[in-house]
Amino acid sequence: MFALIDCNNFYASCERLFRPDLRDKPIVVLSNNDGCVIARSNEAKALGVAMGEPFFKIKALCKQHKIHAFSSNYTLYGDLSQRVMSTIERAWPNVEVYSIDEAFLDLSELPLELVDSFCLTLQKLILKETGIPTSVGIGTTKTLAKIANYLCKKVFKIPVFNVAHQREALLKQVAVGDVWGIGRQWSKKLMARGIHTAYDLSITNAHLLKKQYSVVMMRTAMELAGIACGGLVEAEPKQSIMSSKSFGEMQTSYTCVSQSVSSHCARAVEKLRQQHLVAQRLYVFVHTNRFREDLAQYCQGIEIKLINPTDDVRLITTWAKRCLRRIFKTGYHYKKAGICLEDLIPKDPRQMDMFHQPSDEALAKTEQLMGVFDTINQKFGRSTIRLAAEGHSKPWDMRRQLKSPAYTTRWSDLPRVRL
DNA sequence: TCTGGGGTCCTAGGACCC
DNA sequence: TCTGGGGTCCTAGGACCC
Repeated sequence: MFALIDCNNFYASCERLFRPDLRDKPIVVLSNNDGCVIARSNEAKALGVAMGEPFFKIKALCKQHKIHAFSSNYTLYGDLSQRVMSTIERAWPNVEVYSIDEAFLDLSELPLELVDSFCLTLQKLILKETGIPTSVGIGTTKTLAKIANYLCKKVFKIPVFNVAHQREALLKQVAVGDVWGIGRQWSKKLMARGIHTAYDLSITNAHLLKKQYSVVMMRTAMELAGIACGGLVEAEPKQSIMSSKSFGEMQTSYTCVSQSVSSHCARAVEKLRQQHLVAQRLYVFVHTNRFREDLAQYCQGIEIKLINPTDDVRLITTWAKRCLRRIFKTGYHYKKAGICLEDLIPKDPRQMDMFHQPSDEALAKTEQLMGVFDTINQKFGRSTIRLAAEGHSKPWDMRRQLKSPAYTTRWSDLPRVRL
């Protein structure tokens, strides 16, 4: 038995947690730059706000219905996510944290008759300890647990649901495109073949599916039929780390784009070092605003192999700037830049280049310096100390006009309670 | 005016090996 | 006249997820 615990409207629930005045009110959370809607409360969904809708297109609707909009506040969501996950992990040992707002539980150790009540108790505990409402789907495979969770939210509107009891009848109610692992392209192809529901897929010959699509599709169909094709997955070290952002306003100068690339290097290296990894490849890219058909378009990226695997922000920034110099062309209105660190490997031991190996002394110095960077920035906040390459005024920085306070991670933002 | 960011896995095809 | 069998590694592109 597997359970999938999924936080309801997670970002919206986080925002509402410290704003009791917004309980039962429609709210939406926006992507970076206050661009698109990426989370909606049930009230906002009921008013017809679609997922991914550009904010500027629904501004009138928001005004009309007093929909409260927030810029995204990932520090807050990350912190509340950790609270939810640690509550779950204290209650049950076999947990896979699947995303910021979801966790799978392997409940094989639990007697079958206790599964449903255990999940209900846990759901209540999470709500009590963190204030975040969740839905729990239960099934004999992870895909079925996902389906059960979907039914919880979309069909039955209850906190816990076990799909094992009337699997076939329930699968007939789920469109094939709503199955975990079946996206837009595949669902189009399946429908064209007369496979419309999760049930249809579950009774399609698995080997035929593998031949015509891929092993992924085969596994999904088998899981729907109740044959588990995978258990909980251990957290693996990252294979790549990306940092990129649209600019608040389009940029034309090399200096500004270069400074933003340097900031991305700092952010990516920070993540890299937290995970004790080093990068062997570096990808740098820029592009213009694809929605501005009236402006000339340009989209370019470049990838290089780093001679020695590294986590030194100075080296990575130097190379990233060299890459940028090769792809940057004047005369364009740039909208976005970013970098990606790839081919990540553990820091120790790492294979160095035979002919250009840095001395042990140089490596130790780097480590000492980077350690000081990390310590200062952890203590006083990101980019308290940084390379001059990042610049200071940051004219490209993103818009976040509607951001809520860092209620749980900054002393000055702690909510005040009057008794 | 305005349209997100960050990941993973799989497959096919080409190049290479013995 | 006839032209093997069994592999690995790498990359690009496409699909998916949150």
